[in-house]
Amino acid sequence: MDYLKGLNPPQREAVEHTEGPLMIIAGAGSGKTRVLTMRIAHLIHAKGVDPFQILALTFTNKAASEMKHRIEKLIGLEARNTWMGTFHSTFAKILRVESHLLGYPSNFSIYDTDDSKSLIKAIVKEMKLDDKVYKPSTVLSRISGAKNRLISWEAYLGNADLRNEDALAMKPLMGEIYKTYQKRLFKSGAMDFDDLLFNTNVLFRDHLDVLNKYQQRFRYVMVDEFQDTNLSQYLITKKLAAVHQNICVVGDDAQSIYAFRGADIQNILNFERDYPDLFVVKLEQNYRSTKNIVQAANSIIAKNKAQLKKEVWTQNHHGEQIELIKASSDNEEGKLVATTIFEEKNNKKLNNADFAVLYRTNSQSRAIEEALRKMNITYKIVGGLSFYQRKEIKDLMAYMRYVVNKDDEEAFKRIINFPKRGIGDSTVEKMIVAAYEHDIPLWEVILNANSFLGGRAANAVDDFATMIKSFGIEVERKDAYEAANTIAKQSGLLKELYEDKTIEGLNRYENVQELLNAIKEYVDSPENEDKSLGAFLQEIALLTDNDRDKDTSDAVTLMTIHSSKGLEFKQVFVVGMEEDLFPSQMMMQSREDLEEERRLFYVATTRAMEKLYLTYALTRYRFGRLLNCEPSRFLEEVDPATIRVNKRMSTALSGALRNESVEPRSGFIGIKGPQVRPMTTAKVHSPSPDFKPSNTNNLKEGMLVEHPKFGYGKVLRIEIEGLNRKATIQFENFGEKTLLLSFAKLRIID
DNA sequence: TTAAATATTCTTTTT
DNA sequence: GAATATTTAA
Repeated sequence: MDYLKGLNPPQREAVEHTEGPLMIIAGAGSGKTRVLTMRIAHLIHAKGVDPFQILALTFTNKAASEMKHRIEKLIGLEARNTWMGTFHSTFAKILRVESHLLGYPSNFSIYDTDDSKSLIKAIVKEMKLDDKVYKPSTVLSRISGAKNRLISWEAYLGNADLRNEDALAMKPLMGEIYKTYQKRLFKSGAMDFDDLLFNTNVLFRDHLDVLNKYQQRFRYVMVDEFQDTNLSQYLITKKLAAVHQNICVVGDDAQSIYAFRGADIQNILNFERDYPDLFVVKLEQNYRSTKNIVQAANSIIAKNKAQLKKEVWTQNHHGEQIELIKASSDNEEGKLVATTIFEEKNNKKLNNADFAVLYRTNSQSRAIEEALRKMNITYKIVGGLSFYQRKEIKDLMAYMRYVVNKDDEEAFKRIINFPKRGIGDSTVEKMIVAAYEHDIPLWEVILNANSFLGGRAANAVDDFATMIKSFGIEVERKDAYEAANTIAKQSGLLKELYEDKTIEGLNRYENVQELLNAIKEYVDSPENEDKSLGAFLQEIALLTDNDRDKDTSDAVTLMTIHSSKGLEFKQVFVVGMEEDLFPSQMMMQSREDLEEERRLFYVATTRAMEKLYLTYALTRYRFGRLLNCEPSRFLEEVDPATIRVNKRMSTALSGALRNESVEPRSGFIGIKGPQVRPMTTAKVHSPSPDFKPSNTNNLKEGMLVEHPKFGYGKVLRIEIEGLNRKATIQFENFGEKTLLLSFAKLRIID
């Protein structure tokens, strides 16, 4: 095969080893995607495997479609029949076909994180629990963690260890919430993201004939980004490959950055145990980056204890050194990034698209955006507040979802009184209570509003029911686009938005139009056979913002490090290299957490091909407050031979900024709507030198203390919450604050 | 019931 | 700073 010629020996080995279990350990920039696509092409072309029998699982839709295109380029349209997709979309498709076996309707809704949180919030409220203790996000991540380890609510309630953990965390009813949550999902005919995988496992466990069907169908199974699989995903692939044993996984333990989502590096180690005749290939030559960048990345990851042996090297030139840029504030950081991009573009004749700015948290994009806009540099933001999370989009989608699945409680709550039709919270509550008391679906209550509600409310609900019924007929008779159009118009949604002539209102209107366009595109595409609204909804539920077509015009890319995985740019800025921001303070509970942050840093640095910049700011606005920052410990961990300190903050600028940070800020900031919010009037305290993290036991009530930012204060009380010790302190200038003692830096005065 | 005013909370990453 | 929650007025 001539297409094998460009491969180095280990790459070639990986492509040609088609039978039996194979693990490819692929270092950053080692041509992983190339090997994977070649391997699939090789299977089809050289081995005569039917594309229909190949399953390739990825973590993002983007990665899947990218691979599909590359294979099509290699071997033509034949490749269309390979099944490529994310874990979630692939098994959602299978579940649509088989869901009746689990008692779910085939048009089940898929709840996104917002829906799940909203449901949990409702449950916590109904159980009359404190929503400060049982925060929806905390509860959801606990439930999600259980599901990812295949622990059902029954098993959860019966598990002494888990219950003990909950009791220690002062959240003893976690299991009860899990149970109710699951029952409510079932009643709503809905699955959350984790259920898609969990229920696939249940399906394969309880229906061996179904499992066998898919085992026969998928003779070759491939998993990309294997280091990011959780137990639930691992077991699915293991079951699928059990008959033919043709399983190929590709991963890099150094790039595992999704532990918070249940990803388990252990899967890589287990893999060797599960398949004794496993063939392992290591791809260690980096084709992407300069020697300096590879050396720097290696020096960081070497600090980690938990890792597989691997030596990434490159034949590329040394290239330029890494540039360390120090700024006095996040705004100046933005300016320095923008001016550097401007200069480099001119000096080296580069395009905007050759640059990427990577950050740890989405909120850091603001300052960078402002600076780029001022310098007239086109940029695009990947991720962040997703298109599909916008209120107007969720509203229209909720209408569509509800028409397709009338049990969907979350969709119902969204649309019942939007646009306003005189059905208030109390009416909604009455209906939900009625549904529970009589143990009937909510839709029954709506159809018989007269028997449950007073005249005025009943009439409004009747109108609502008539509208939904007419939409139902529409959906049955017409394709997704026509149905969606009717729904948008007749629900009053479009009218509501059209009448809003503010800039945001226009934007919202355009967004809805964009969604309608997307539906039109879906209907017009010959690839989609089923053109019903239901089919479109299942397609879209698992899309993320990163999958949407962005205008391909030349733009600088701004994104989080997490969403940068798999991409490469000539020049990369990693911004916000400050202690507590990166590594993230929230994340750092243990050594393992620090190691994951380090892997994140490794991922960030290895995106760069020619030049890498690390930038940090000494002060940064967070939560509307100006905070002092220290440089990240990671800056010290990078091999100093690869770094050069070049840019300095200009004296004029730093002077101005110093003023900004020292001057007492008072008065008013931007007027937004009617709410005029006064800025903090407190003086910025100039701290004394020696502050220590005060996780000491010698802090007592009544003591006087000094805090580097809040100044002097008196300890009012100390409380112990779970494993945390907190102190409430009355500060002279800032009022009462409650600080977590393990983090707060205090100096005890007496 | 609804809209506006005011208060509070949340700031980690994603399918 | 922005999103959400709660209170108040109409």
